[in-house]
Amino acid sequence: MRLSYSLLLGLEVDGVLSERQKLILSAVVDNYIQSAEPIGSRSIAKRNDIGFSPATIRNEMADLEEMGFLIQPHTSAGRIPSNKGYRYYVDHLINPQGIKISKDVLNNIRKIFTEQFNEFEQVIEQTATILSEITNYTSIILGPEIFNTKLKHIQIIPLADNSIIVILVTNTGKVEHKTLTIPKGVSSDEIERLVNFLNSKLVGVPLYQLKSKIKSEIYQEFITNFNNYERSMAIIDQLFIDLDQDSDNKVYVGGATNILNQPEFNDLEIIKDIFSLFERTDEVKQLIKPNNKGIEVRIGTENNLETASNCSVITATYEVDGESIGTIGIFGPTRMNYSRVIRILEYLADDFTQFFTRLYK
Amino acid sequence: MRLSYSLLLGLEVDGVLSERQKLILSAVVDNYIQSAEPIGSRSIAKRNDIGFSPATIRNEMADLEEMGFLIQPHTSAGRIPSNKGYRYYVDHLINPQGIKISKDVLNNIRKIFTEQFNEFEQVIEQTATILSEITNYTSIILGPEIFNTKLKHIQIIPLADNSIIVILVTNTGKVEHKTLTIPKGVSSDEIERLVNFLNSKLVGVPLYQLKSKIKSEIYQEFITNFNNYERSMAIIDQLFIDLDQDSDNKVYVGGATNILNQPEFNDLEIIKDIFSLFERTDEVKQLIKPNNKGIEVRIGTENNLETASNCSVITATYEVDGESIGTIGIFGPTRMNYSRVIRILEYLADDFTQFFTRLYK
DNA sequence: ATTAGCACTCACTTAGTAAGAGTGCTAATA
DNA sequence: TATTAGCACTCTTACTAAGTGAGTGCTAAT
Repeated sequence: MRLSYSLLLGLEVDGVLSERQKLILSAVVDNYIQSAEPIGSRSIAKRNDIGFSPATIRNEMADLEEMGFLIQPHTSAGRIPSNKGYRYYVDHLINPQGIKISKDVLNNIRKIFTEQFNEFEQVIEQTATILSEITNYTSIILGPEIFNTKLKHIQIIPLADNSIIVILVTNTGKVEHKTLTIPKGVSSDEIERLVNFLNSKLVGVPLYQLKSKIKSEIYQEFITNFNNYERSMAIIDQLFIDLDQDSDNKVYVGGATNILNQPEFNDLEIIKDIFSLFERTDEVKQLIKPNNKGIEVRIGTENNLETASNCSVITATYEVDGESIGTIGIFGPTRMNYSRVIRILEYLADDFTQFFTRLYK
Repeated sequence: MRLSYSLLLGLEVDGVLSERQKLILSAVVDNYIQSAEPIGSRSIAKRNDIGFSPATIRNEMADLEEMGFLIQPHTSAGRIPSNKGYRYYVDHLINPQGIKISKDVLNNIRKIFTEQFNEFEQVIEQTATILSEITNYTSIILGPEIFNTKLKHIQIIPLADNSIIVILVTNTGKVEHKTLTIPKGVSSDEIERLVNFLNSKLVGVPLYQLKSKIKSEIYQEFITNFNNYERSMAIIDQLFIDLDQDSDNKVYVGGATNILNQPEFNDLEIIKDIFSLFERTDEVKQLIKPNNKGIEVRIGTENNLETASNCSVITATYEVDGESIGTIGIFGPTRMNYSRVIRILEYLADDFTQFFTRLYK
């Protein structure tokens, strides 16, 4: 009776597969990514780069299943990759750098950055759209992070008797504007003095530090400089009240409907779950927030999100001065074309880094 | 042999139905709106406000079908309203003013406007969300129209050596900002002079007139006032290039996933069509752009949009000084709770009008 | 004018059957 | 010993047939 080769050889250590097993795992994943159908031994044997009979492949597949890399949906079906299988595939079997991205696609990407108007929100929106078009998955982009964003300027424009528009400009080119209602009896002179004071004190401070800085350093000086300081403090509190929440870096989702073209999502309940996930911005942020700089791949349950348990997320960070300031992500089924998406995100993150660096300098 | 009552009586004129026919049509529509199932004569007869036997009702229904108000999905099914039936129902059989909106719902609406921060984009976003929640349909809101928006102020903030942020503030409180790259060799002095000049000339001009005004009046004075006028003109052209397109009044969509809860949209192809429609902003705008002030109901094919041919759109305009400046809309199946939605939109449009009027004055 | 009665239609459900893809095991082979 | 051919077995999918039930239209009675 035949025993599992790898068990016999003591090779069941995670991550160590024979060359033939790698070849077969790779074939299964490649094929499944392309067809979305379970693949059987005969089909694999037909691939010209494999010189074994279906029977041999069946044996190896049984082993790979035993080790948890493959799954059999039902007895008489072929095999599909498990999450562990995808993980191994991504970690050991692909080489994104070897992927050729077509000229057309590259041109599409470049086009984004050569537009006359470089308002960065437009750039991000357009990127979200184009990225979803060239990948056929859903793109999710996290705007420049407040964490690395510093206040550059405060500006005030009176709008009417008792309301003003306050404009906060940051070093990344982001412009925040709010309409404030001011208490009766506050003169425009007083407002102007206040703004000048704030400008002199707060320019250059990272947004997320603004409130603590105000509390620790500004209030004191305030009391000595402004006779009616309580009123002014109320205005300031209004001004910065929701600035340090990271609800501030916007999420841009593009091509959500691409999900609908994936055969694994032809179930209405699943669709409902995913689309309503997209409407819950906070969860989307959690989903694509990376742990480190560079490319990151989270497969299925690694997303820690029930709804996305058979989805994968690939993210790339973009940077200014070596500091990651935002994330570009792709959301799709675990059955995703990992190498191509990784390659495209590498390109794009690079372009984003250049773009924001140019904007910043 | 029995002939159609209305034909016998010469009453087949559009819009003229006997009281009993109205009662039955009304019953069919009401019931279908609630259940999404075709309704038969027996069920209608059971309703306590109708004192006729199923047979009589069957006869009337056959007449209503002949006249095009009802449809029979197949021989042995009950009847459902046709688009013409819905139209008659909306025009003659409902009385939205009589609808009571629950305190909870009203409070939800009021809450939107009592938030501290009245930045209007936030207000609209929140409205889109809440409106979709209280109606269980999809809400589409068209932001204040550029058409009635005038330039209030131009402001410049230098961002880096060769780029500036230009901020355009409008009378509705809208703030447009763009990052511009300026040609080498243009001094900040020159920019400032330019801005002062533009401010003195263009404040108060409706945005959609900006370009023509520049062409007709400004360029001339320009040539006399600025020695290097060609360069300045290039900057101005950059500045206003996409302002007069109405791509400018943003569309806000809320609760798109509510579509998925409607039984008539349990087909993946339809879902795909509708969601990708939502991603095509321009078409969405077309869809909810009203022809007149006030409430407007477009049923099914009246939308002139294949994809939305079994959807209805109800819109309400909001105004400042009697001028309509934007639209609040509800998108749902033709089988929509018209009276309730109309009532809610009336409330909301009123609040919007008040809100923007307050902002404007 | 209205209604009871009845034959008829048609979608929907359930059960049963046949086809096909793929497997695992055994025995033969290099 | 590693590989492969052969074969019985499993399980999904597609298809067909029969049965059910809701609702109709027509006829005849009230």
